[in-house]
Amino acid sequence: MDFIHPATKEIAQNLLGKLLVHKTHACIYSGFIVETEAYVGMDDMACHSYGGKNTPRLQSMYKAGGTIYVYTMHNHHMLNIVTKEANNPQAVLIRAVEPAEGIEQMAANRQQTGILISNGPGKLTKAMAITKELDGTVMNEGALYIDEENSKEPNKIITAPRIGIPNKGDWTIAPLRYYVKGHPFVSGMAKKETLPSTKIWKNVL
DNA sequence: ACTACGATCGACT
DNA sequence: GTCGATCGTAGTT
Repeated sequence: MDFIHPATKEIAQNLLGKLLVHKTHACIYSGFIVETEAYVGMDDMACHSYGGKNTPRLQSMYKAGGTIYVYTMHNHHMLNIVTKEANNPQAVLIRAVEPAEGIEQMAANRQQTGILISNGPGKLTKAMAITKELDGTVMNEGALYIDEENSKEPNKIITAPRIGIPNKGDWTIAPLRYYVKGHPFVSGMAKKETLPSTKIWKNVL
């Protein structure tokens, strides 16, 4: 995948359906990305790098596209993939995945089953054992990578405002959240809105 | 050293 | 739907 040349919001949509893999000494974890958000840099009031802000925590945001940015809040880890060239601090937040490999270990990591394993940004990092150790490393060059060979393609992508961005004017309502229509692992998805897998992915029987 | 504030989650009404 | 827990980060003294 190209994490540098397309617009960040295009990269966020391209990531939907991709198989995210985390290889650890104990276990291989993988899951299909079903929900993302774009954070589009210095002009974006919701972005950590708004106004060119730079702190030790934010170092990874200023590196080249493909760098992994992990930060913590409320004792949860958040996984982002940096986009664009160095010193153009934009990123895509991975908000939910559908578990593929290592499901039993993910359930154990989370002490939960079913959609509760990974239907939120803090949940999927705990399920897949993603920590700040990965911060600053590069996608596809280390333990975390995208397996394009085994990825899927969404039938329809829904666009919506980002979650948890109050009082940021136009940036609160900016349509920069993307998810796979009808997928049960999307955060906050109502059960009655979910669809069978044949209608969620292309070329899935 | 002290204070304010979350890109959340889970429990509860 | 609302609400509280709880702590790392950063800005200020």
